[in-house]
Amino acid sequence: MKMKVKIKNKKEVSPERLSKRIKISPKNRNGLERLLKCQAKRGLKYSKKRAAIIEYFIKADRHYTVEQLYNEIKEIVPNIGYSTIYRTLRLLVDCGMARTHHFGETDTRFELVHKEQHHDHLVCEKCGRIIEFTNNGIEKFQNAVAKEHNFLVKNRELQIFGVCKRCQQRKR
Amino acid sequence: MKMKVKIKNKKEVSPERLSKRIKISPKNRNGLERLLKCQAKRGLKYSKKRAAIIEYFIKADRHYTVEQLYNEIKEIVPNIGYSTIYRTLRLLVDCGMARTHHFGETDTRFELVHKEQHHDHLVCEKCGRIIEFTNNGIEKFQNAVAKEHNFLVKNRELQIFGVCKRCQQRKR
DNA sequence: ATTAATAATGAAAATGAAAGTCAAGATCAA
DNA sequence: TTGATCTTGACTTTCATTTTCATTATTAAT
Repeated sequence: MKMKVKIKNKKEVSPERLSKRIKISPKNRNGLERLLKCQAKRGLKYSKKRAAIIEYFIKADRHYTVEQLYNEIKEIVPNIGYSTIYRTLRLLVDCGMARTHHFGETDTRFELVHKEQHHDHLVCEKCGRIIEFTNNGIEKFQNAVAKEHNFLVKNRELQIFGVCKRCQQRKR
Repeated sequence: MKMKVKIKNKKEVSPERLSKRIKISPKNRNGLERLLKCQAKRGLKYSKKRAAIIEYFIKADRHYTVEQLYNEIKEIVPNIGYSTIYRTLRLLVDCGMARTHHFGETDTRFELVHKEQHHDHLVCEKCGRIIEFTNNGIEKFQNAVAKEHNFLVKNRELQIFGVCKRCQQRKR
């Protein structure tokens, strides 16, 4: 008779092995570690397609919609399904390797998490370009407001909408 | 034979008449004016249900999802349809009497526009409360960032997520 | 290398919010 | 009161996202 083995005692997948398979630049190493831990904890297996998506997403380092990423990935990995993109991005978000935004659009945008500091976004309403910026001034401001309201800050999201330099130049 | 009358030459609906029907506090008078102009421009007619929704929305002055507003309105106006809520809120947004937000949720939230100054939001992740605040400091900051990037600012949206005073007090 | 267990995949169906359609009812100027 | 036209609720449609499921791939243990 067989014992039912519960999902609890999963063995950790060797990080060395997987990091050999997913080619990642050093600066994303810690992100990858998190991913591997996350995979191990859930008993996920390695998969070529997932690895390809993750590699691509990390290298491109842009603010992708699922559709955009799908269109670019399918050139590299034929037969890739829409759901796999969705699933992989969700995995990255759950592992803390990605983050979502809604820049006034209907589609969700996914952004790689690899910077130490918090950053915010300038969103061009003409061309859709997204420019990241950091500014320490806002921290002070934010803390002042929070204090005033006895509010415990966990996170913030600031978008500045407008017209980027390039779109201003090429008038109309 | 009949001439096709184009939507162009609509007569303006008398504001006095309509403002008698939609009961509004003085501070929302200018919002209402805008709505009436908007109605007139589009040749919209008066309707009890729309008026009821608008009155309710203005009086409550909260950040409603369509679902919330629907649930509350249907107690007052039986038989009200979901679509009517959607349509009315869209009308308010088009007229500039309301504004939408996405506070990290899937549902859109609608907020009454009646304050002169731009304001931002503290969003409590425990109870969902939304606290408005204004702070002039951020303007300077915003303008500095924009200048740095030669970015023409049209609008901004800042949310600070965390735990509100009340939720901090009633621990766990 | 083979196998047995189980995760990953793509296609298709399901879901959920938001928008559109339409026949019946309401409003308005004349 | 009337005729033109707007509004409504119920229904359908759309679109992004999630789930389902039968098939394929990966893994650890043989």
